[in-house]
Formats: sequence, structure tokens, C-alpha cells
Amino acid sequence: MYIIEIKVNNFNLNDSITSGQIFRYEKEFDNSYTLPLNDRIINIKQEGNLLFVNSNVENNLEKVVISFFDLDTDYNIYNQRLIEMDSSLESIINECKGFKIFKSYKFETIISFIISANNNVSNIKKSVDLLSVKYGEKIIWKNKEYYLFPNSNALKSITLEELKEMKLGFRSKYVYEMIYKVNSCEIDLEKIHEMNTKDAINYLTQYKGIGLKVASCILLFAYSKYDVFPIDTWVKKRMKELYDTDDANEIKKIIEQKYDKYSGIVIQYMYHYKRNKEKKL
DNA sequence: CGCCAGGTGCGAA
DNA sequence: TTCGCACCTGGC
Repeated sequence: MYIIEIKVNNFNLNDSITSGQIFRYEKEFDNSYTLPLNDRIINIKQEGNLLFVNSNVENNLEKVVISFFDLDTDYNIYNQRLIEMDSSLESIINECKGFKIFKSYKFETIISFIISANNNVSNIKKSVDLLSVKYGEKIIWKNKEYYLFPNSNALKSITLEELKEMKLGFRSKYVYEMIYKVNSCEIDLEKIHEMNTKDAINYLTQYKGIGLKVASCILLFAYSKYDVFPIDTWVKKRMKELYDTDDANEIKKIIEQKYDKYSGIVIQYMYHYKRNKEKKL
């Protein structure tokens, strides 16, 4: 039934996938997840330390899955270092055991997080899905229809009016400009890999619709830059409790000084903990 | 109705 | 440089 089996340790598929890094996934009745991965649709299920993966495209499937979910990186090393720096993190890190930061696809991530500004997850998902259904490649798999996220070329002649139909609201013009600039090569998404975090943030935030928060999400999730700070309302809630401040710059200073190059991971743990874990304890 | 949601751009001080 | 506010949209 399943095409490939991948042995993992220290991976929690459910927590990682529902942590807000990606918006387009569906949970199935058997607790597996179906989601697009660039050029294909995959269905993935975890049972203990085994992943079962099925896809409409078998080519390179194991490699694609291992890379996207960052399965060959041992986060215990980060976690150990973090606990050495701050032993009070131990409980929160234990709660977030198995959490991975994905290597998301750049164009999709940029568009999705521009859409995320002052928006809620269900609206973000709706807009990204609308974009995909209207402009992405249609995949028929197991008698069901799926849609890949459109590449920049597929969106090159989209109009502002058409974008507004995707329920983007005031973000329509920002997405429109981004699509245009990627297609005209004014923006080079690969070039960002070579920049340090500070330069990359300056580079991204010069474009409309990308502020510090959105730039940080893009750099953490699509460029694996672990020293960025996606400080949102959930992290602010957590930081308000811990340090009695919800000022983004002040939080940035505190976290940067404390956790250095693992700051992005700490922030992500805090976000995940505040949003998904705390209420269940 | 008002408020908020994984914020940002803008103009005013 | 900092500060306050409007903003598409949908759910409560």
C-alpha cells in the first residue's frame, strides 16, 4: 500500500505539521496527512518511529521527504545546547520533542506569509487554497483532485482584480507586486540563501507587505535561518508572562542575548507551546 | 455590534 | 525615530 517507509527518531509529524509553518495540509481519518510538496502530492503517516509515505510521484520521494521535514538533522544537539544555556527551558523543550523546522518552498512561503499579515489561519489557508485551485497544477490522484501551489510563472499574467477574488483584501497589491518582481527577476529568491540574516531581513522588508515578522517567518521556514525572530501575538503572550514585556524589540534583545544562534528555534518552541500545548496540559 | 486574527504602511508629532 | 491608526475578511 505505502510506497516507502522511513525510519525516524525524534520526529513528531503531527506537532510539526500543525505548527503553522505550512498552511496547505489535510488531516485524514486515519491520522495521516495529505499535502503538496512542490511538484507532488504526498500522504504521510507516522506510527511510532516509522513514517509511511505515499505519493503520486515516486521519483526521489524519500529524498524529498527527508529534506522537507529535515529528518536527517538531530535537534537533540540544539536542545541540549539550549538547556545548557537556560535550564528552565527543559520542560518546554520536552513538550516540543520531535518538533522540526521544515525546509519549505520559497515562493510559496513568501506569498503565504504576505497573506498571513493581520490574518487568521483559516483565512490564510482559504486564500492560499483558492490561489492553488485557480492557478496551480491539477493533480488527480486516487480519484481525488489536488492542486499544487502555482509557481511564479503560472501567476505572471494575473491581475490585481483576480487576486482580490482570492480574498486577499488589502494584501492583494502586496502579493501582486511580489509576483511581478519575482517574474521580472528584480527579486532573486536564491540570492537570499547567501545573505546573512540581517542583510536578508533588510532585503525582504524593502518590499511592501513584508515587515519584520513576515520576513522572519520566510527566513526561518524557507531558508533555515535559525537566528530570526518571528514574534507574533502568541509569542508576545508567552513573553509577557516570562519577562513582563510584549515589545517586539525588547523581546528580540532578551532572546538574542540569551539564546544566540538558536533564538529562532526557541521562539518557535514558545509559539508552539503557547498555541498548541499549554491548554492541553 | 465590536473585537481579533501568526502585521504592515502611512502620516503625524 | 517613534507612535497611532486604518486595513480586507470572516468568525465569535
